[in-house]
Amino acid sequence: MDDVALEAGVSRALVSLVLRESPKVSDERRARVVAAAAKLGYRPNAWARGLASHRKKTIGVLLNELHNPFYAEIMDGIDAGAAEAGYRVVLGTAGSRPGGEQTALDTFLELRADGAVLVGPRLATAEIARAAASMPVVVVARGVRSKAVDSITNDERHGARLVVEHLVGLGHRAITHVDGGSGAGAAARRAGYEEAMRGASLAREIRVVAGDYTDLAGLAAADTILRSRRLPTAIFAANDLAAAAMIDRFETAGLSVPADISIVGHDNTFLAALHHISLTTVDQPRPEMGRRAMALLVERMDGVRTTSVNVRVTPSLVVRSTTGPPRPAS
Amino acid sequence: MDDVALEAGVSRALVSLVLRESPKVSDERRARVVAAAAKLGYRPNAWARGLASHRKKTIGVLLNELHNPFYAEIMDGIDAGAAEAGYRVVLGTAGSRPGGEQTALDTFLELRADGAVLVGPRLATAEIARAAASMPVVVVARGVRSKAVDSITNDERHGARLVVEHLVGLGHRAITHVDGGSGAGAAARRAGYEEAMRGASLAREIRVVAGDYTDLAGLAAADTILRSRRLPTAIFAANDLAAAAMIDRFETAGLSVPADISIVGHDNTFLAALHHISLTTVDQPRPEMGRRAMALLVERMDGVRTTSVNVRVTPSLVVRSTTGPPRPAS
DNA sequence: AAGTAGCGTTAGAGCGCTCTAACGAGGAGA
DNA sequence: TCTCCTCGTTAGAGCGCTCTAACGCTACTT
Repeated sequence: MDDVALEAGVSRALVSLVLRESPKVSDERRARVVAAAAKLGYRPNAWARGLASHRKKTIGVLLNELHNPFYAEIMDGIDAGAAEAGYRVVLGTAGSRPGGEQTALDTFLELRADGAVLVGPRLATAEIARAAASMPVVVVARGVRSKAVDSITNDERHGARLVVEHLVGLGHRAITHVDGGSGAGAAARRAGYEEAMRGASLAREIRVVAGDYTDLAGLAAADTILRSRRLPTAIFAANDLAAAAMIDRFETAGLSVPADISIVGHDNTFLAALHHISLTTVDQPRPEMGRRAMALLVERMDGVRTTSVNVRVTPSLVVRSTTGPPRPAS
Repeated sequence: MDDVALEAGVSRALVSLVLRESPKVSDERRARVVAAAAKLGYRPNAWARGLASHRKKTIGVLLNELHNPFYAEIMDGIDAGAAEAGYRVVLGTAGSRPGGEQTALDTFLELRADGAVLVGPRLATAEIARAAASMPVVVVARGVRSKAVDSITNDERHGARLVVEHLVGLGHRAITHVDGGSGAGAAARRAGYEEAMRGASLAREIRVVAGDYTDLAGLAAADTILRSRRLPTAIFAANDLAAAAMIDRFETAGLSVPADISIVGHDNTFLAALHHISLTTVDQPRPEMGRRAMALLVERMDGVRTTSVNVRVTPSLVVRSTTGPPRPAS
């Protein structure tokens, strides 16, 4: 920086002002400084700047797992939001290391990050609250009861209701839910299903088959359903993977989808969009969740808001080819 | 830090030594300092440390796109390697921003990152080489002709050879390749196929149908093949997605896989592993690619090596249920 | 003419660490 | 006993910036 100042024939402080795009520098000097910096190939040192200014322009993002597309897409949104707001992203993941999440959080604290986004953290709420004492924290895809922390969650009940209403609208009554066991959001999804069924005066048709978020669970559930006394006319599966497996099993058993049985998935993964699956499914706006998380964080970092906010993102139904009216009773 | 020194009754320099885990501190004083730091909830300031020590313990990772599971899994490996070696990861992506990759690279340079990993960069080689003048750089999933840069690529030819040899071993001769057009690695994959066919004395059976990495391309290619004079007994598709689409189309046309036609995919994505697809496919060791990238970077950062290395990772064949012996000529 | 305001510019004191060189206290060797 | 080492400890000068307060200058007022 001294070199640039020398080259431009001004003081170091003036160079600093130019680099910070201060308005109170004359155009002539600004040009001289810019030219000198370019000539010398000067690049400001982010560490010195961070130390001196306390403005780090850095946020930490803790990701549960990266290879899970669900989280990766949320990350995508966070990343876009961060780039837009001019923040660097320091990534932390737990991997399979024990205490990995805590380590990542500690890193953020040592970095004096301007804020942190925790995506699907498994950390104890107390730990999160402790971190939130040092910097703004937004939690995504998990509700956190703490007034120091903002959160973004998906409205699982609403999604389930959309599914049931769609199927009821097509004329279905015997709608079975294959649930996601103890997976994230599964309980709320199941509750939403039951609530919606009651809302449609179909309380007596409520049927839940145990499952989880795998294709094997889907196969097992399909078998269970095939063996049952009376076949449902529609199924709301825990997720797309299970739904795809079920379609496969039903078609093997000689049933036609959706003529004999309608199937709805959940998550609108790339699988659902595949041409030869073309699954009706519930979409969670993942990139948007990431973007909104960043937006909340920016509000906090700018000090615009100090009260906690819990955003509930609204999922939507994507109707494709696996749902249709039930076969008229013969 | 001064507070900790005061609390422990030692000098600030000694506190610094303890925090850096220097061996030349007596156990008694070390304990005192540790206790004092814990009592005061002291956390070292990474920015000050980075500025003073020039050891940043930070690497930049530029990711082409995060929502592509292929890159996400590589990232997974990088992240694991970085955590192990004690480096923080600053993530940069281009998003859809023009010049986004360059911006990310500039950020790494301003951060004086200890090194950078570029995953599938679209940047010009010259730009990469320029960055490599300031810090060690490893490029993943793209070959780079520069002796200042290390790279990790997949041995596409080897993968193609494995496929052809597997099929030939089953008794196939008429093996068609549906290629990936101008996609990453497609040219090498196609060349590998042709080479392997010639190696098996099947030069006259070489047939390449144009495609790309989408399911629609798979459908189109399947149609092209179905209309052809003589049906191949086996197909090597550009990737799993195209392969899955082709299976669907062939079965719709009344063909049975693998009895009538064997199909091999590429990438061993989660799709291939799906129970009802169970696709024979070529696996690229993605997390390993990430890990090795980190390993190469660490070597450079430690100054252990100054000559450039180009690692070619070896793919493997995952045999599942879509390949079998051809139907005996009737 | 002197005073005042406003502007661009600058000196210099930090920011919170690291690290070199110097220091003092014991113990070994002469 | 004195010197020389070794070892744990410390003083203090940076690291490369930011930022406050002060500065000199021109322009305007009275």
